[in-house]
Amino acid sequence: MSLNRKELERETRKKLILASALKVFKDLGLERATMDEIAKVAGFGKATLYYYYHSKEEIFNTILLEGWKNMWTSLKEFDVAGKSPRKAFISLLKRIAELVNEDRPLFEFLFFAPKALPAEYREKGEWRVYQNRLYDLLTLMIEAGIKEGQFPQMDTRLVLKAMGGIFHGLVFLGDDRDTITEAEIEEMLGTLLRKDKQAPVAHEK
Amino acid sequence: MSLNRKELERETRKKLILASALKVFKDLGLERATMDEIAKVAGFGKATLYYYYHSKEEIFNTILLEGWKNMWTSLKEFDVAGKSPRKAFISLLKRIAELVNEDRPLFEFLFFAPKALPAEYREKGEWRVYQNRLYDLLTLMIEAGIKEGQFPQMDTRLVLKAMGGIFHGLVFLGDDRDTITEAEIEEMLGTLLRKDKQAPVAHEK
DNA sequence: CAGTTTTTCGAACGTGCGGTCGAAAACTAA
DNA sequence: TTAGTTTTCGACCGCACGTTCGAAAAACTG
Repeated sequence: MSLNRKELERETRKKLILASALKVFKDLGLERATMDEIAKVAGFGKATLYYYYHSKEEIFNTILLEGWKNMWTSLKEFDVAGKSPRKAFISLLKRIAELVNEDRPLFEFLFFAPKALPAEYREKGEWRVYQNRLYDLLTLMIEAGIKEGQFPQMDTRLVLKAMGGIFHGLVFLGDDRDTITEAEIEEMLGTLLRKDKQAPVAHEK
Repeated sequence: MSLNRKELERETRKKLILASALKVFKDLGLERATMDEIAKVAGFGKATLYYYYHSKEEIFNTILLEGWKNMWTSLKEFDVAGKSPRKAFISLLKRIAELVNEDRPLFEFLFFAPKALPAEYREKGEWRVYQNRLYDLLTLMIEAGIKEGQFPQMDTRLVLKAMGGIFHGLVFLGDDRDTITEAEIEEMLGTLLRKDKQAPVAHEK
């Protein structure tokens, strides 16, 4: 798909609008973000936005879709070949953390915005496809890891929830917006996921 | 503070309004919740709501404040005397999970609604006082636990973030709204928090 | 340059919603 | 019953904000 100059410029402007919208969403919250404000940040008149997107909702959806799609794309190509499930899992999470640290506002939006949506709406978004693929991938890794005794021996679903939670907590929680280093993530996951040398409980008295 | 019948009825009506508002917030999301809808659910005319609360915001704040205050009250009286930091910590989290399971919509609101707020606003709420007390309490427990070698030896802040995350993940994450049992929480925390040199806590029956 | 297409935006429209007002209805006390 | 008080709400107001329109400006083309 090759684009001539004009199409390229149009794409650039569309991207600019998305970036501005993201900034406004982030600063004001979804609720208070207005098209006027987005336009102002982008340096356009409000009406011009509608030359590029049908509606505010389309802008919102596009950010989510592109975001999740890109995340998925960049992760699925991530090389885990030859790694143990455990190593693969940890390095994948580290990779995600890297991505997050590269564009924190975007990823906060990707992770949190959906929760602010009405439930019925949350189901429909195209972006869900990519989110689900990511979750499925993680689930597979965890299942493999449990089977090989590299993760705590418990219900996959529980492990996934907990891992998701830990990750979420590490990367996003806290008022301080200090970024967590890769080393810290490594340490945390490494410690918490320490593999069972034997079946838990069994040998101890 | 004794109330006569009228004052009591007034209190009851105020509570009814809060409960209705919570329901609407939950169903429609903060954004789409309207005073008209809240009034309808409560069985009042919209104007009547303003006889009990100054504004929509006051209703919102009251729910958060009462919620966090009650949570704190019910937790601070929770008996941890004589327990090791580790046991105290785990039983406190279990207690919180119990509370959550008793009134899921309320606690989802307490935990998630603040994130949907504009940052500058988030700082101001009175409810923050109680949230902070809870976090401080947890931090103290974790610090003590680390010192006594009952938790992984790492930065307190990291452990708190991770624990918060795990808890968050366990209790809230996932589309399925199935409640997590106490036993599962016990298992998860017990396994992940396993002390360095020793076996996981024995599961009580 | 004129003629055509693409891009921009000021101004206006419609409406949804928070909040108000005044008066009716319901309740109380005598 | 009446006079006073509390509670309720229909109707209205103002405005913020998403969206549209028409036409001006800018960018191309030959």
